[in-house]
Formats: sequence, C-alpha cells, structure tokens
Amino acid sequence: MTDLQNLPDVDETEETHAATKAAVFIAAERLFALNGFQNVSVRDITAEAKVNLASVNYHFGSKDGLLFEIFRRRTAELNRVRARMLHEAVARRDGKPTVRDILEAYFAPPLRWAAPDHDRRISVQFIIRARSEGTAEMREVLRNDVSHLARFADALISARPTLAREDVYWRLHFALGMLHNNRFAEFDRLHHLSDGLTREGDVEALLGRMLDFAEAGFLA
Amino acid sequence: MTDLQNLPDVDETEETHAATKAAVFIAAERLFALNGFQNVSVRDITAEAKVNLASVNYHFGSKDGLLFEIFRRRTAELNRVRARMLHEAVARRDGKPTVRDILEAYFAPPLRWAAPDHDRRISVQFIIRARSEGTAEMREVLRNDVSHLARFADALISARPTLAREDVYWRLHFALGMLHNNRFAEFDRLHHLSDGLTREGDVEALLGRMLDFAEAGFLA
DNA sequence: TGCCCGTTCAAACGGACGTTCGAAGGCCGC
DNA sequence: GCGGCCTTCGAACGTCCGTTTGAACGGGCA
Repeated sequence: MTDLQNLPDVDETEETHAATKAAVFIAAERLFALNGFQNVSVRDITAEAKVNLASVNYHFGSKDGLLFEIFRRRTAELNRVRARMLHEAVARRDGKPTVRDILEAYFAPPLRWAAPDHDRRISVQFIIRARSEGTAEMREVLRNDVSHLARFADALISARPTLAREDVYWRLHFALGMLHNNRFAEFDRLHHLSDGLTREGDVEALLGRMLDFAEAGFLA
Repeated sequence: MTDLQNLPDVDETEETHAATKAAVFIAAERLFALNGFQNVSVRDITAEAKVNLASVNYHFGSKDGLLFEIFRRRTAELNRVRARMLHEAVARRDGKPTVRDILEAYFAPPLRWAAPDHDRRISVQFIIRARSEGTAEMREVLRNDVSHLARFADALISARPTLAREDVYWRLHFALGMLHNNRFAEFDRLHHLSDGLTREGDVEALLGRMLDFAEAGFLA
C-alpha cells in the first residue's frame, strides 16, 4: 500500500490496484540501478519483490519491456522538471536567462533527486546507467530527447551570442559529462582519493561547485 | 613511490609465437569496445578472430581472464604515457607545472589514441567502458589506480595553493567526467544535436577545447 | 624416423536465463 | 450462491552461454 505512492501515477495508463506491478517496478529499478541491467535476472527481481516469476512477463510483456517502462517514466519525469525550471528562469530574467540559470535548470533536478534521503535517489542512478548500458530502444528515446536538450542548447547560445555555436555545443557536451559522472562508484573513488575530504551528502554544495566549474568553462 | 616506468611490459614477442592468442586479443578488444562486455560472447570473439572456440579458455583461462588482461595492459600503457607527460611538464616548468600542463598530461594521451587513424582508437573506448561496466576485479585495479591519479591531484594542489584541497578534488572529479564522456554514442548524440556542426575528427582541437573549459573551471 | 609437447579441434556438458503454459485463486456484479 | 475475468501460481520449455574434454595435429629434437 505504501509502495503504491512511490509508483508515479502517469496519466495515460490507469493503474489498477495491482500491488504486484508496483512491487516489481520498484524492485527492478533498485536492482538495475545498483547492479547494472545485464547483471540482474528476472528471478532476482521477482525474488526481491516477493512475487511470482511470471509477474514480469504478465505485467510488462518482457524483461526489456519492464526496463523500458522504468526508463520512460523516469526520463519523462526528469525532463518535465527540467523544462519547468528552465521556463521559470526565462520568466524570472525577462527572457534573458544567464548561463548559470540554464545550467542550473539542467543540473539541479537530478542532483536534488540524488540527495541521501530523497526517494528518487535510485532513479538518478538508473537513468545514468541507461545512458551507457541502455538497449537500442532506450537510445531511440534518447535520440528524441535531443529535442529536449536542444532547448537548453538554444538558450545557451542566446546567453552567449558572441561565442561560436559549435563552441557552445562542445561545452554543453563537457557539462553533460560532468553530470553523468556522478555515479556511486565514482563518488567512492573520489572519496578514497581525497582521504574522506569530499562528501557527497550535501547536494546543494555539490550543485554550487558544479555550476562554478561549468559556468567558468562557458565564460572562458 | 611506485615507478610506473617499470611496470611489466606488453609481451609482444609472445604474440608473434602464438598468432591465435593475438587474434583473440584484438578481436575481443574490438568487440567489447563496440558492443559492451556482456553483449559479446566467447563464440562471437572466436568467430571474429577465426579461431577455435576453446582458444579463449586455453590462452586466457576464462572469458573474464581475457577481459582483465586487455584491461590490465591498456590501463598500464595509458598510465605510463600519462606519467611521462606529467614528468616532462614538471621538468619543463622547473617543478611548477601549470594547471593546464597537468590537465593536458591526463587528457592528451587517451584523446590522441582516439584519433581516427590511430591504432589504439578502440583501446580508449574499451577503457572508458571498463569504468562503468567493469568486473569487480577491474574495479580493484582502479582502486590502486588511485595512487596514479593522486600524483595529478597533488600537482594540481601545488599549482593552485590558494584553493582548498577539497575544491581541487571536486574539480578533478568534474574534469574526469568530461573525459570519460567521450564515447562513440555521446559523439553521435552531439553530432545529431548540433546538426553536424561538431566533428570529432580533429582530436587536437578537441583537446584544446577541453583544456580551455577545464582550465577555466579550475581557475574560477 | 619416432617421440614429445604445446596447440588446435569438434563435440558435448551443465547451468542460468527469459519466456510460456495450464491450472488455480480470488474479487466482482448479478 | 454463481459465473466470468483478471491475476497469481508452480512447473516446464527451449535457447544461449562459458567451460571442459579427449583426441588429433604438427613442428623441433634426439
């Protein structure tokens, strides 16, 4: 029951009171995010969710169908929040958002989801993983995702009109690299390298550091 | 201090005496880099190398053994080149290399390997993939790799003494993200986003762009 | 030539996996 | 209470995979 609240009530598909489907969804997202897509079997998922083995194929058609549905919901959700933040920044700045505003609209949502006590902490790791381990179907969505990313690229081009467009695209590419590198394993490595000096708990501080770095890179 | 110059060399003579082993090595590196570790079977490798199925287990013990040997050789090779470049930069600047020097020593070797006509173009993609899809054994090596990375971190701390150490570690983390994001799939996405404006062919130009961005981030 | 031993070969083994199937369960309107 | 339908269940199927096996091969040396 409490599990149902974590399942996003996506408008198009009305959810019946199938607790099994929600349990599978949550268990799969967690296991995939932690262990990788190929290293998690349908039996692992149904064991964690404490449901029957056939549940995955009954509710999601196939293992890939389950993976894709998680991916689709989470990316749509994330893109919605990002678009809203960008829109608010445009309104706040009278149509002229700064580079930092635009980068913040892209960085902040996933970073805030990744906060230690946030219930979407796992979703961010799932999305990051999908970018490198995703199936062909996921990459297809990421292709259409380009139109979403293009809004931020256009905003950046407007914010820095003196810079060549290709320079903006490359720097956006670098900024995306900064963001996508925020995986558990990389945080561990950094923590080990710095002898415990760096801590990932404070996401607002991390956001500030990332914006300082990326903004300077864009203004160079 | 570990002397990276004295790491075990790649045994090229062994390859010439056992052509099968070399063929397996090359085919496996290529397939793994292009398709991912889990998506390539031993049968795929031996088919591409035109050798018998049992060759992998005979020469490398297991599939994971083959994977690890490729990973071990390539990372050792890369670290050696990086350490040499850092050493040369230290000598050239009388013990005071700039932030740009240090970043260049870390960025340039893999980027130059990734040049379109370079024979190590595939190796870079393999190494990048190992960072996110690697086995537990590989991550163990990456843990020891921290001592290699620590040299660059220390150099950066010396180059920017007024900056808090944790700030340097975080910014190095960001710079690593920029580098590790240079995958085929990401280049494709960028190419698509920019409508063909960005081209990855000129690695020296890319290196310059990356150094401009990261240097500005460090000097912020 | 005849033996030796590192290498290659075809074939099979055992297991893990995604998926399917038919039956049983359980909730609902009637 | 009863029939219908969505869901859950245990069990099995077929496939692909990494690995092993034992025999055959072939060059180097006495």
